[in-house]
Order: sequence, then C-alpha cells, then structure tokens
Amino acid sequence: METHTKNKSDQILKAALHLFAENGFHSAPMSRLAQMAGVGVGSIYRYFRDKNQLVHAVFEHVDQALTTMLAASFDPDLSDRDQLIRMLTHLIYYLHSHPREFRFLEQYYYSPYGLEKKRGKLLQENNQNVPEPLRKFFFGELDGSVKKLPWPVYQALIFGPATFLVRDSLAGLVTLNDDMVQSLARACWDALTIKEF
Amino acid sequence: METHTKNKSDQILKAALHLFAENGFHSAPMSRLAQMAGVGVGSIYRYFRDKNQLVHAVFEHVDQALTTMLAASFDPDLSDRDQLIRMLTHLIYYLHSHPREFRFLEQYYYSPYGLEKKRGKLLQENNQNVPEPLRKFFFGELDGSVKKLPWPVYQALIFGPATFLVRDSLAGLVTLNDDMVQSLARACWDALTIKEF
Amino acid sequence: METHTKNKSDQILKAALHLFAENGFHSAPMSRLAQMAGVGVGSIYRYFRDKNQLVHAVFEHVDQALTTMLAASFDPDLSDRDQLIRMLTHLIYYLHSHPREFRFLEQYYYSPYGLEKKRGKLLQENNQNVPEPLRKFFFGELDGSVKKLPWPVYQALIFGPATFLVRDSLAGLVTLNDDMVQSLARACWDALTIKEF
Amino acid sequence: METHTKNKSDQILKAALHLFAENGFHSAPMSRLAQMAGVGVGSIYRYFRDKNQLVHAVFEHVDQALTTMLAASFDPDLSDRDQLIRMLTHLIYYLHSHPREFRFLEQYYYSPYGLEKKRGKLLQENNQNVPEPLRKFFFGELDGSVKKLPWPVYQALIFGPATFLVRDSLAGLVTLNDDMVQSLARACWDALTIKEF
DNA sequence: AATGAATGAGACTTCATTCAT
DNA sequence: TATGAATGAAGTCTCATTCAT
Repeated sequence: METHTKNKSDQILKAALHLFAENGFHSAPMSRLAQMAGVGVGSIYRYFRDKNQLVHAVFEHVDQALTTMLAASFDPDLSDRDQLIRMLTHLIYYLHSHPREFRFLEQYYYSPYGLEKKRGKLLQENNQNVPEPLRKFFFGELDGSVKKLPWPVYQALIFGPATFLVRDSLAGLVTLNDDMVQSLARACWDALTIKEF
Repeated sequence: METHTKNKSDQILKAALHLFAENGFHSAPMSRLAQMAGVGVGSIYRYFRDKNQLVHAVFEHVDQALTTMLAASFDPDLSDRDQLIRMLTHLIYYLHSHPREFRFLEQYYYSPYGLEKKRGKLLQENNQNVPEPLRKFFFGELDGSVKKLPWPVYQALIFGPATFLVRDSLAGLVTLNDDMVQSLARACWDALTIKEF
Repeated sequence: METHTKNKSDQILKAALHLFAENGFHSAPMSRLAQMAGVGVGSIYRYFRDKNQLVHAVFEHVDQALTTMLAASFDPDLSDRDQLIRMLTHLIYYLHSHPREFRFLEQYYYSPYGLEKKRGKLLQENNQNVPEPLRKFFFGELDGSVKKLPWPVYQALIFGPATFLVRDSLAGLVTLNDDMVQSLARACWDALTIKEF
Repeated sequence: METHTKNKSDQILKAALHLFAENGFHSAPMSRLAQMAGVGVGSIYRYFRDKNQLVHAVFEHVDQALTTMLAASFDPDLSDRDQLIRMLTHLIYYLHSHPREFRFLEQYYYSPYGLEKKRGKLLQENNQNVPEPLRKFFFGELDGSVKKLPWPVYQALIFGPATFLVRDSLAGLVTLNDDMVQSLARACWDALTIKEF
C-alpha cells in the first residue's frame, strides 16, 4: 500500500496511452479515461494539471522507454556497421511490438501538441536524451568509408525508412518479416557510405 | 463580375486547408472556417455533408496536386538514377514550399481521419494515383545494379528520408539548403544499389 | 397548361400532407417538401406566407374533404338510428382508408398548431362547416327515445369511440373488420337512447 | 438540508412535463428546460441520454401516475355498472384536474414519439400495466346483460367519449360540470348493454 | 487524498426564409 | 413567375474542469 500514489499515476498514464492511441486525443474524454484507469475523474487533476499536461506526460513516458530501449541495444564489441544495423533492427521490432506507443507518438508529433514541444525532439542536436554511446550514430560522427553529411540528412537517412516501414506495417498495408527488416537496415548503412567504382 | 471569387467551394477548401494545417482539425470550428472563407456557416453544408467529409475533400485536393506535381517531374531522357534524384528533389522542394499541404497531410495520415482511408494511401501497391512513368520508382522495378527488395522496403528507403527531412525543416530544427537536398537524394539512390568492392 | 397555378398549389398541399403525416411537422423541411412537390423552395412562399400557414392550409383542405364526405353520407329516407349508424360507418371507413389525413388531423389537433385554431373545431356549436342535414346528429336535436344530453356529451358519445377505434387500427393494434364497425356504430346509438326496464 | 429540492431528476421531469405540455416538444429547447428546472444544461444529460429519452421518461412518469389513480378507483363492493361509472368519473376528473398530463399524453400519443412506443399503449391486450381488478373493464369480460364485443370496440366505447369530453373542456369549448360527467359515464354503460324491448 | 455530480462554453448541424437572377 | 444558393439563428449535445463532500 506504500506505492499507492505512484500506482495511481501510472494507471492514469497507461489508460491515457491506450485511449489516445486508439481514439485520438479528441475522442478520449477525461471521464472515460478515469473509468478505464479505475480512478475518479477528479483524481486525474491531482496528478496532472490539465489534459494538455497529461498528453505531454504520456509523451515523456513513452519517449523515455524508447530511449532506454535504444541505449540497451548498444554493444561495444560490434563494428559501426553492425551496431547501426542492430539499432535499427531493435527500433523496428520495438515499435512494431508496441503499436500503441507508435501510434501515440505519430499523433503527438504531427498534431499541435507536438509542435508546442518542437524542441523536445528525440533527435535534436544536443539532446541530452540521446544515450552517450549512440550519439555518433545520431549525429554522423562515424569514420571509415562513411560520407560527411549534414546531421539532419544523416538522421533522415537512418530513421526515415524505419519509421516509414513500421507505419505501413501497423496500417495493415504490409506484413513485416525478418527479410524486410534486415534488407532495410543494411540499405540504410549503404546510404551512408561511399560508393566505390 | 463572376470571377472575382473563384468557386465558393474552393474558397471553403482553401480556408479549411489553412485552418486545419495551422490549428489542427479540432481547433478549427466550422464557424471560424466559414468566417475565414467569407461565407455563412450554413453554406459549407451545401458543399460538404459534414466536417468529416470536408476533411477528406481537402485531402483529395492536396493529394491530387501532389501527384500531379510528381508526374510532371518525370523526364524520359534521364537515367534511372538521375530520374530518382530529380523526383526526390522536386518532392522535397514542393513540400517545403507548401508547408500547409505538408502539415495537413501529416495530421491527416496520422489521425483517425487518415486511418479510415488507410487503403487510399498514395504509395499503395496498385494505387491508380501513381502516375504511370513513375511506377517503377514506387514499386522497385528498376534494373541494373539495383537490389531486389520487397516493395515496402523500397518505398521506405525512398520516401522515408525525404519526408523526415522536410519535417525537421518545417519544425524549425533545420534550415534546408541545396546541399542537404542533393546529398540526401543521392544517398537514397546509394541505398538501393549494390555495393561493389 | 391553364390551371398551372392551381396545380402547383395543390402539389404543394399534397406533398405537405404526405410529409407532415409521415414525419411530423418538425421533420418536414420546406426543402424536402418542395422537392417532393416538384417545385422550387421559393415557390412555396408564393402560395403560402410561411410554414405555419401551410400547415393550417393543409388542415382546411383535409377538413373540407371530410365534411363533404360526411354530408354525402346523408340519406333522408333513413330513420335517425339508421342515419347515425350510416354516418359513423362512413366516417370510420373514410378515416381508415385515408390514413394520411387521419394522422395529420391528430397531430394537428393535439399540437400547438391545433390550439391556435381552437375555435375552428369541426364540432363546435354553431360551426358553419357542419352540413345542415347533419346538424341534428351533432348537437343532439333528436327526438323519440333519445336522451336529453348536453351537446358536448352528445358529441363525445358519437365521435369519441369512432376515432378511438380508427386510431388503434392505424396504429396496428387492431385489424378492423365489418363486425367491429357495425357493433360500434350500434352501441353508439344505444348510448344515446333511454334504457327501458 | 437535502430535502428542499426533491430529486434533481424529478425537477427535470417536472419542468419537462410543464414545457412539453405548454409549448410542444419542439418548442421546448433543452436550455429553457434546464433553466426552468434550475439546473445546468449538461446536468439533464446525466439523467437522460438525450431529448428523446427524456420525452419517453416523462411519459412513463405520467402513465404510471394515471394507472395508479385508476387502480385506486376500484371498489370491490360495487356492481359492475357502478364500478364502471366510478372509474370513468375518476378518469375524467383526474384528467381535467391534470391538464398538463393530459396535454402531454395527447401530444405524445399522436406524435412520432408515441408511435415508436405503439406497443406500450395503456390499453393493449395483455398490458401488464392494467391493474388486475380493472382488467375486466378494459377487455370486456363482463357478464349479465353486457354485449359480447371485440375488445377494441369495448375500449373505444369506454375511453373514447371520456377523452373526447376532457379534450373539449381543456380546449375551452366546454365548461365541465357534474351533470355532463354523470350522464356521459351512464351512457357509456348503456352502450355496452343489451337493449330490452 | 479521492470522488463524481454539476456546470456551461462551445462544437456541429439543421432549416425557415430571403432575394438576386 | 419561378428558382435555389445563401444565410445565420437556434437547437442538441459533449466534455474539460471545478468543488463540496
């Protein structure tokens, strides 16, 4: 009974993620949310100032989990190429197996909510959230045969395809399989490296 | 005297695009929309059954313009590589110079509205909207040194990075320049082709 | 093409009767009404000041037809008893075979529309609409074994049962047959006459 | 302190009865209704799903009270004739002294609202609402000199005249007095019984 | 701390009526 | 005379938020 408060706040966050992802922010009344979380409507306001703040809190929560997962995917023994492929593979499978989180993030980023938070983006230049060992993958500080590219291009090349694929998969347009994931991750590496003639 | 305000239905569509892109679907009351279009509220309902239908109509409109632009970017004299680079370049500049359309499309796709329309996606396998000469770029029917890839991977590699970059640009995180656009487009081609040692 | 105007007004009246009876006054938009009548919306307003007046006009129309039918049911050769039975029989069959008129009248009488028109009631004491030969049946000026009754009671005893029965019939609660009609009409006569011990 | 305003749901029901009876369903906006009930608009929707359901709820309420009153009019010591007369007398006086209820019922029955509820009619064959001791009066299971009549005819003869009279009375066409009520109730009995020569 | 009844601003939509053609 | 596009007042209903218990 000690972590009572923490539990209640988590229940709310969980219900919110569920409802937001499934119905969109605007078809997720606080009342239904409270019901789903098993708490009173008023209680939500004890933990979150208002609905806006709740939305942002859900984002932080989901974002945090994603970052943690990415950091855990790091293996110092791998080459840069293998590490990149590993990270992308993990990313794709994670998002694919967490469809609520993915759907939430998409709605969040591309809605007015997300724009308020422009500067909170995961992939921003000196974003403290990026786990140290992965920084070089985010900002293009790789060596060897890797092209010198502006970092935004670098990020676009790495993360654009992965999210695009997961999107199609969750939309039901594609059935994901290992072959797709592998070939996509390898192609991303190819995009970064210099072609030899 | 009849031509000073285009079609009334177009005025509405235009105002809707504006408001939806700027404020999101749910902060765009029909009343404000009518005001911005310079028509009575009731008039909107003469042209569009309800708000939902208006949203979809705006999508069709924007989607159509985008498709037309892409088709116009085709030049039969170019090699596949150059044609791909040209198409991506046009796409990026178009989206960048039509921020309302881009913002609208993103909100639309990643909102419950867009999901209703899942199967209407621009990039779907036998989407009639894809202009004929560009089909090979959408579905990976390129030859030479191009990898055999599942088409969803193919599309992800081509369109993922471009939209990712435009997104960052319009979010104010990046200032787009020709160098970025060129290097991104070239890298996309590299992602598709076989590395030679 | 000569009676063009008359026709148009009648078309409107007819469509109005149809729609009012079927949907109720408030689910009968002028636009649908115009459409059903095959005229423009604006045209209705050339023949009727506004919707209210149209409703009243439909009433006059229906009321007129009913009165005419009743008058035609009079046969000077019959005894008072047989004449009453004949009149009630005709009334019941008429209403039953004109369900739209019946439903309209009921809605009209028991709605605010009808109350405005209180004094227009068919059965009012010196209502000019009551056909002369039938006045004695409406106001109790019958002789022989007929009770002396206040005229409102008189009317209630005659018309109350008939309308009640038709109501149930049109509501689908009862399937009308000749036996019912006959026994009801005879019972009405019995209600008016003195019981002998 | 809790008893000074009955149940909030009852306040709403009462205001609704008032407004519906006086103005008709369609001139009784939820806002005015809320105001009259002394509650916020939103509160109505806590107790009733929508306006339709409110209308039906008012009906149930009124119908219940009427049935209760009728049941209370039963006196086992009276002959069938006296009991019928007593019941009709009570009915007439009740309706006359509850004009709002009467006006509401009429509007309800003869409007699309009532038709939805066709089969809920008070006088339907095996309506559970009919109080047991009165069933024989509703369905014609009387003996002695009473005619064998189809039950719809039976009901029409009993209830048709009474409601007809009250209607005229409340419409201001007649001033009700005991003589009228008595003579009407007796005549109803006469309508049911066999004439002896 | 927790609750949920109460609230009312504001959203969407309908439809009687007008008026320029 | 006939039309129907245009209008906006008014109606129904939702839901974020408050506050007394």
